[in-house]
Amino acid sequence: MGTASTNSTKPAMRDSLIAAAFQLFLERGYEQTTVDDIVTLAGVGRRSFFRYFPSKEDVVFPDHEQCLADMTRFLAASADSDDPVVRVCDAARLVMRMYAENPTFSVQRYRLTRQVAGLRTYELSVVWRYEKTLGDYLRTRWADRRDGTLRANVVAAAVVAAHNHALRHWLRSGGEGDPLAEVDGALEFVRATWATGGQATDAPAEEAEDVVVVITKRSTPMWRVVREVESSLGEG
Amino acid sequence: MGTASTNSTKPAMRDSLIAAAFQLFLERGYEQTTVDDIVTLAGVGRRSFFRYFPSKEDVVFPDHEQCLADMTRFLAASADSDDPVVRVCDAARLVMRMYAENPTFSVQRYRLTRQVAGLRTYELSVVWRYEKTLGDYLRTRWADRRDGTLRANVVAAAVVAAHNHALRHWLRSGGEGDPLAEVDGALEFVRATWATGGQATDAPAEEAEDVVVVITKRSTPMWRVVREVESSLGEG
DNA sequence: GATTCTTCCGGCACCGAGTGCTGTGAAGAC
DNA sequence: GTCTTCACAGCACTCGGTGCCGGAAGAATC
Repeated sequence: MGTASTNSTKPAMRDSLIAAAFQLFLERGYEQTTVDDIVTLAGVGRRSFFRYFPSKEDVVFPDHEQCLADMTRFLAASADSDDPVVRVCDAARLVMRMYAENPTFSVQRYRLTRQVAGLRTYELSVVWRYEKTLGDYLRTRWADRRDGTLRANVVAAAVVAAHNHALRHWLRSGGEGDPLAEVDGALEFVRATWATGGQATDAPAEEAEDVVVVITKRSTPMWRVVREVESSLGEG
Repeated sequence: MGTASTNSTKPAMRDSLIAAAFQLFLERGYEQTTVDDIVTLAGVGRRSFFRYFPSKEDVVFPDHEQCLADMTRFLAASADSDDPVVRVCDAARLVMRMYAENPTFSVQRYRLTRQVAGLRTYELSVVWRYEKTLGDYLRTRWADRRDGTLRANVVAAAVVAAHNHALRHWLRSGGEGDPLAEVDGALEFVRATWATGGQATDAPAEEAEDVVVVITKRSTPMWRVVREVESSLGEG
């Protein structure tokens, strides 16, 4: 008989630590809460905390590791026929979906990370891993391009920026509205400029044969060369 | 009488700490070096270290604070006639210029940050401050646009990504070649997709006499021309 | 020239995050 | 029934970082 606690504490050790941590974080602040406070409230030993969370910051982002694995699997399951840009946009939607699953939790965590500099830094490292995952995927997809790496890095950064733009706007609103719709709107901005369904990505494959010759010095700044080429194209 | 140390230690306290720190970091690793080791080698008290550097990581990036202030001032001195995209690209060049001032130091630090996860995270927070500075500037410049904020965030992220792409490529090469030219080539990718057609502000006025001939078709996208010119410069 | 006041430095003592190790008890395998 | 395994608690320790205090210059005041 007894309480059901003995039945649920076996798998719920990690969850009870998260619950205790957030309860204390919200009522007295992150930096004012020690790990000892958390384990005391959760009723477990101090050593157990670091068994489940490698650092104090990790307890604030308990689900990102899983989400990152999901994104990696999602991209690995891509087909060659997929537009890479569309694919990474869909991958970014996975992250937004994770945030949207627990709106109140996401909003609470957002308010926390906005106040604590250490948590912002940690979140940055998490976001960087997402961006790196997207970049690695784009890099392999664009391995044949001359500027494949540059393009991959820029597009990955743009996708992450657009996603974060929509995410933060939704979080600031307190979790109102449809976050998936918001992120789609923001990602459309990226898609429109780079997806092959758009226009600007690859050579239009025209057969204009005219050749432009530009002579310049090594010392000339790149933008000046570009202006030279542009003006040559314009007057032709 | 006495050594000249008493004469130089007065203003060189901070520099001697940096020198001692890097000497130990390079010969035995960052995590294997304690702050006590650094201050012992520098011959100063432990408390003095944290007077000049708020954390152990800060000694690895001693010049970024100044560079961020320079960027802020540079953007604040913008004119309304400047193309915002061109302006932030030029602002990014400031950062590359700082790295280029001490190539060996930059390369050593790069090898360090690649190995130590904690330093990578710290660097991320530094980069984030640059990106935020660029984003804030673009946001005010595009306050009248409908999607001004989204556009500002995406462009700022793209500029930072392009800059880091060129920077890391230069650092991986061990500091060979012209980093300013590399970053110009990478930033041209960003400029070509978003700039409204303004022109760059200042000419770097470097000195090299060789002539480069670029032959291209009208149909070739501008970024591809730039890439071609850049690779030609690189292999020269 | 002796004085105060300021400033910079060193040396504690202390807190908290994170790690390695050991003992222990409960669950499962034979 | 014993033996193994695994998860947990507790302890001791390292190291980054801070607050506090005392002392040694150095400049300003009389």
